[in-house]
Amino acid sequence: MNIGDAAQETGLPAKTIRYYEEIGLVRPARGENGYRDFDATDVRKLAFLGRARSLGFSIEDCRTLLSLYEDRSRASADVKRVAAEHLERISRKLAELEAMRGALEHLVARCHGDDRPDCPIIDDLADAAPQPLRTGPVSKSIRSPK
Amino acid sequence: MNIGDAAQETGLPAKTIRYYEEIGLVRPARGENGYRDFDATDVRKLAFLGRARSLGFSIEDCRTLLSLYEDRSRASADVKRVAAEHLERISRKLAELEAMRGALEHLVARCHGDDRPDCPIIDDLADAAPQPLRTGPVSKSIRSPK
DNA sequence: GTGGGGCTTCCAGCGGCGGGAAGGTCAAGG
DNA sequence: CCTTGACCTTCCCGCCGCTGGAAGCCCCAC
Repeated sequence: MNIGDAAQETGLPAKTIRYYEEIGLVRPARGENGYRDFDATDVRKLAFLGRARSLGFSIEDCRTLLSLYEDRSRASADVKRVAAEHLERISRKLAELEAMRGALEHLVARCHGDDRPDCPIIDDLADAAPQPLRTGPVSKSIRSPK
Repeated sequence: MNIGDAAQETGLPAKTIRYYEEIGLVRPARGENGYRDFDATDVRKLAFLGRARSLGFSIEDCRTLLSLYEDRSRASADVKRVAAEHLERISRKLAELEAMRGALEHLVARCHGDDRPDCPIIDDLADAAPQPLRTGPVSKSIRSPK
């Protein structure tokens, strides 16, 4: 199975699949012509990766999860720990974004949005005494759909 | 005022300030020794940028907001539009993360997390019939604190 | 004069790919 | 048999918003 077919089957772009090979997440065979040759196991792994990524797991988490997936003697506790830590990160990110949303909603609501220059949003940014929040640099992404 | 003092005043790392100059967000004067020399206006702009960034605005949004900040004849509607669009992005990101959190919570709750290999999390990733969600690649960050 | 802090520039790297160039391969059609 | 065009290969650059580190000035206190 060529990369195009594997891409079709898994929904992953061919570029992504090549990248996953490059970083050692999959090791498809190679035909005599140099083309990658994906078997059913490769495709299962790719689909697994796609789903893990869609849940926001990092590539490194995916690597771990994939090795647990392939380890028939794994402890479910190991899997759970990875997932729980990820859940924790998501929750923190959510709290952060909710704080931003709250602040922005407040500002947007108070701005009349007409052709006059007077603007509470700019005022707040220019001198942020009112709104606290600002608790440091913003955290890393989780990623999202195109 | 040297960059270190400007950093202290604004809470931004010196590296970040240099970067902001590089991309044209601020234009501090230079002393004879080649050192950057920040005046009160520069510092105000940097603080403005820091607050805008902490609300998750992109650098390009910040550039726009900064120009509106400096434009005394701006229309508050222009500011509001930028903020409202950003709010919309945040809300979409929130919805995405909430979906992830929901799915992860469900999975984590169902995994007993002991030393047996049986694991609903792995099962789900291996064959995701149960949970829908998966609506495409994950979106770009907003950023968050260190 | 010497030590230690600041400051400067430049380059590399993060994550997770995507775009595009330059070239090899394959199957179908003329 | 030759061409076309779809596929495949590798390679390198770019994205965002910094951050770290190296190499080399500059300035002040002792």
